[in-house]
Amino acid sequence: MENYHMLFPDGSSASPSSSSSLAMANHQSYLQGGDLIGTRKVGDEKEVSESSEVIRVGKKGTRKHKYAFQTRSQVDILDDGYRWRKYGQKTVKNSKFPRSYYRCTHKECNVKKQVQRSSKDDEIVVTTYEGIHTHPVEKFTENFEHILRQMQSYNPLCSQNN
DNA sequence: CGAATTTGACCAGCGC
DNA sequence: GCGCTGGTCAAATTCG
Repeated sequence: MENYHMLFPDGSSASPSSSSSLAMANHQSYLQGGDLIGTRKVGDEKEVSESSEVIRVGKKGTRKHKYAFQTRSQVDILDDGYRWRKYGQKTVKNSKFPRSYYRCTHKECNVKKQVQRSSKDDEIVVTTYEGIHTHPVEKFTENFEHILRQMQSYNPLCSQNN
């Protein structure tokens, strides 16, 4: 019955040709308490647009914290330091591009992630995180580090309210 | 050889 | 109640 809306707009530049390894140069994350974020430009001519997207989980007691990252990148997969295993891919009707479903490969970590490209701007990649990682990061991504800690700061949010 | 990806099938929720 | 859309699973395949 709760609507969790969290956007993490950040600009990022990644290598156009990277399958396994992703490259992240600049990342600007702006987390507002489920309200609004502003446009931010990174020092690499990368800019992100403000996006107010309400993620509503209209379920009975089913509240899930989702964290949407809107990233301007050429690659779909953003290396956040965690290992992800793709478990599905669907073509959403609203998007010309398919949406990929990833899951954390950790033993006890059941964090899910969705990666979807914008139909308007094919360079915009929307990465939606679901859940909080319960294990340390394998790889330290300084650009994503502060983003993740902000996500964890919102962790107790899912414990309150019913 | 093991782990991760791919792709279709299956299922659940919502709308009509 | 049926159909559509979206999400997950699972088996086969490929990569490392």
